[in-house]
Amino acid sequence: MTFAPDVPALRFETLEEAIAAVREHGLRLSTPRRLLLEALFAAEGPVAAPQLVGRLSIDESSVYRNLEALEGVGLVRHVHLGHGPGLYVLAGGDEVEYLYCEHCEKVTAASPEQLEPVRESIRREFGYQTRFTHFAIVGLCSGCAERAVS
Amino acid sequence: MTFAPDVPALRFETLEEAIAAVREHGLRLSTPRRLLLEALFAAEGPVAAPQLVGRLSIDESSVYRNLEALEGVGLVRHVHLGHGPGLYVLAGGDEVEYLYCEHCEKVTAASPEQLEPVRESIRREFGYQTRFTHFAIVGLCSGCAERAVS
DNA sequence: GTACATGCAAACGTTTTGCAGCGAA
DNA sequence: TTCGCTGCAAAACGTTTGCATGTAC
Repeated sequence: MTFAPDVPALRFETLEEAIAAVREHGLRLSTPRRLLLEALFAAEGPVAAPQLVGRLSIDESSVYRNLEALEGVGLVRHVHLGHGPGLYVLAGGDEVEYLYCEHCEKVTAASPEQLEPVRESIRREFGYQTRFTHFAIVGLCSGCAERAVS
Repeated sequence: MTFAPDVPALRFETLEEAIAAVREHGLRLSTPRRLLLEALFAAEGPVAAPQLVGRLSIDESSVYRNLEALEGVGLVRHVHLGHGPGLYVLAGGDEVEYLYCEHCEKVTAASPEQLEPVRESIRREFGYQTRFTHFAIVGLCSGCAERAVS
């Protein structure tokens, strides 16, 4: 779960396509691996590994090793929102960047295009090249920001 | 080291002023507490708690409890750069926001004014109110970004 | 049959907690 | 004298590793 050297994105929509991709990359489709993929498809957003361990009678070591393996072939990505464990999510669709409200814990998904002005502003002022796919932008969402003023 | 409910900033420059502030806030100046403050003054940037433990014959529990206490009165702040433990830093000067290069691990300190365009761009597009004092902007610094292209 | 993947167990690094006793005020 | 702070010990938490066994291919 350390530095992810940016594996090329994979395209898939269904569990079947994901399973095919597993095989195409020379990985085996074990029962735990299939169950993990199913759980990731069932999840409606990024999930922490301990949660997956909790809902899936699979040993934790296998969960972590599988997440790593699937990330290694581009089927899975992981994000860091504020504090807490890394969160894992299927990688089949368009690239997603994240904003996270550290008060209400809302997760906002954004497209790279939406974030382009932000990226450009950072690049211009600091020369940094950013992508908020791996580390989210952390702050207060509009609702919480308003409430914080009062 | 969880959510820091934003203690008002304190102003100080010297160890003596910091010690005075400790007393003014009803905290006692124990030897470990003084040693910890000295170590923070000696550090040239944000330091991880385990490092402080390593260089200061103080029990780790006291280090963490002291960092929490000092943060509680506004003498210390902590930042999360990419992965890894939280980093602690004295809070006496102007507010500092951080950018972090996840490749060469360079830490770039920025002023709130420098980051205002970024903040504004995020606010306009997403309504999020951001401050990169607690969670850094993570990306590639200009040098590493150039090298990454080639 | 041969890797690769598994579960179990133990360890890791960071941080938190409980508790009896010390020491700053 | 008091109550805040200490060290020690143990545990929590997320994560990683070693190893013998099992199983997908």
